[in-house]
Amino acid sequence: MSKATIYDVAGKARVSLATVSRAINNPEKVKPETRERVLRVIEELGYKPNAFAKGLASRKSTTVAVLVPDMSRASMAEMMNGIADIARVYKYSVLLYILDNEEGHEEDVLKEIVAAQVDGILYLNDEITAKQFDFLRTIKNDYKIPIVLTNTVYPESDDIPSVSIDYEKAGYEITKKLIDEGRKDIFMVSTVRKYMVNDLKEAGYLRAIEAASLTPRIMRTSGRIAINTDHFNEFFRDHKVDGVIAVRDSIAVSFMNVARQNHVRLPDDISVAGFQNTKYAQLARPQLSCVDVPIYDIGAVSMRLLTKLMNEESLEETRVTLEHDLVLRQTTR
Amino acid sequence: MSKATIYDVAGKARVSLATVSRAINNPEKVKPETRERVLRVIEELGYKPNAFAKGLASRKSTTVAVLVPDMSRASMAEMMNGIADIARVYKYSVLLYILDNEEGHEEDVLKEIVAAQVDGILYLNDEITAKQFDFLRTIKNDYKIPIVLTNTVYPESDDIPSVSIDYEKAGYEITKKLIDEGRKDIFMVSTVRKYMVNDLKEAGYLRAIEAASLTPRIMRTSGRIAINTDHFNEFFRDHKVDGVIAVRDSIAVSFMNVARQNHVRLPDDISVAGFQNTKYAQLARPQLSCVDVPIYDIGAVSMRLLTKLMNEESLEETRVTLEHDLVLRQTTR
DNA sequence: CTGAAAGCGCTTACAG
DNA sequence: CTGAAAGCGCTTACAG
Repeated sequence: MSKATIYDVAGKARVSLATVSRAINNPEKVKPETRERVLRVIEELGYKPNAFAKGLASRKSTTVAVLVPDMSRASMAEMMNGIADIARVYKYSVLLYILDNEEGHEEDVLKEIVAAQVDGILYLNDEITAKQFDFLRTIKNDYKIPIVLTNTVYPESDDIPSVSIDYEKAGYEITKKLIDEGRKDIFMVSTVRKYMVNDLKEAGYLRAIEAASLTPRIMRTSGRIAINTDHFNEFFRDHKVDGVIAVRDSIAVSFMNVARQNHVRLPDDISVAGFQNTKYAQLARPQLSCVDVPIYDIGAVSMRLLTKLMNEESLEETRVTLEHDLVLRQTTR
Repeated sequence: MSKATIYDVAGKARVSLATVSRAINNPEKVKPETRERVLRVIEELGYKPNAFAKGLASRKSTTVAVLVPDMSRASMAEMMNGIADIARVYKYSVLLYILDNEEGHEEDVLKEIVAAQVDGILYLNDEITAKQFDFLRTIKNDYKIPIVLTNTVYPESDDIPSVSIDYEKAGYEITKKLIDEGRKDIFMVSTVRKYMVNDLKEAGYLRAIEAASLTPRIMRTSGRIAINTDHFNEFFRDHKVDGVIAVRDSIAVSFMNVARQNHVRLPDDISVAGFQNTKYAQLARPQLSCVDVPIYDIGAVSMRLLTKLMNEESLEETRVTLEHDLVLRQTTR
């Protein structure tokens, strides 16, 4: 555990530094005896290659950048777990960038990422706009840095791979479930802010509603409890409703709380469903029905896909769609 | 936005590369006119210093490593937000390392961190053992890498700074609150796994219980809902209880759910309180009383403190204790 | 205030 | 299979 350099190892193992480098990076190019001698010295000295020198000389960093908007959303943390687990297996380090909402910040971050010479980028921002997408594309094309969209998709593009579930289908299915229960006035509670995946959930909802000749009703609110509670209270004064699908579990639970305060019985009067199957859904009473999204897997598969891209392996598919489930608990019947 | 190097800038600005370097890093050492000319060229060329070359030459990385056990704990994500915000202000990049539970993994990670030549380390693992602490100390002393313990403390040491709240006091206060309500059979529900901060909460609980000449009762369970639900159900068969303090909000909510299923009224029959003031506490019905822990601030202050350490500024205090609050809602009376 | 030059610790053709 | 040497793109004493 001293600050040994490659020279120290070379000296002690009586070889040149080129051989030490090969013993580490291309072991098959070194005679077994030599290799073992070198490796033993490395062990003895606790030698670890200096990451900067390595990066500078090889133009590879074995580092990936992960771009996240606001870590506190439940899905982000769980995706990070999946990403980190796979990154560890393939020996990549993870540089974390949390975006703030300032205009232009994302562009700065991306420039920084280019300067850091990461080998790949995982893009977890599902609020992506056309402008941002173009910028991503520039980075991919001009700098040849592979990018994977994690838990988001961008409509008219197959040149940047993505890993997600079929949110449109999931939105359709959960809506269909409520329709099959006989619900007529089904609202989708989405967010004020525009997220790619929520657009898809809405699209699926609309498809189901229209197929059943019902009236589509989309309400937009905030993810913040204090704000959406007020919205929901107002809502009950003015609307007839017997079904609600919220784009996030926590919003669904928040709605349930207001509903019950307004003397609505669940699921007798209203069915409620959410998305994700977080702890919120399990801890709520009644327990929340929802679409189960394999968030950990989305993170893990994205990272795995990125490793393939970084190794220039060919991909079978550029849009990976994982399976989802409907978890029906106590807020649907 | 091309891959300009410092040579390109120097050439176009008609100065040497040393001057370009100074214009960026020590602007006061460059004549204003020259500086501006250089800066303009930098802008024109979209030049960004290569992070590896810079790191190699300067032996500084402007990167900090953050060590986290399991990102999915609610507190971790929120601390990351605080850390990232301050890191951005001081222009540090964040390397994220999520520990797995394998024996020896943490040591590997720390070696990797040393190799990556980070300028500082934020240690968010509150399951720290004596052995791990010694290892941290080695890193600090042998490699001179500053370390800050974030939201955890280690008992007999002031040589590694920490940022936290006074968990012992918080544990005392919330227990005292239940005692003042007239509760006699107060349980602390802690975790099977040993976390530094939970030990402190327990210590505070014990101090209050003993001061009131009550019998201390500590129960240990899992953070996983499926497991602790079984525990709690069993618990109700065998115990008399009129107060419960859980070390995490989610555990408190899980307990509440089981309690109500066992026809216990809250807060008439039992008072319940948690720790952290997460969304779980706000979304639960009845709304959970708890200790409010300023998690974001703990992250932010840690990062700020680390920047001071990295700049070799002197510290006023080596143990920073932030203020906490008691948030009394509907599960206490 | 500015430049020439050494050096940071690696990788990788190129020879042999 | 192994070594000598150039080079990656910066920083930083040292001179001037």
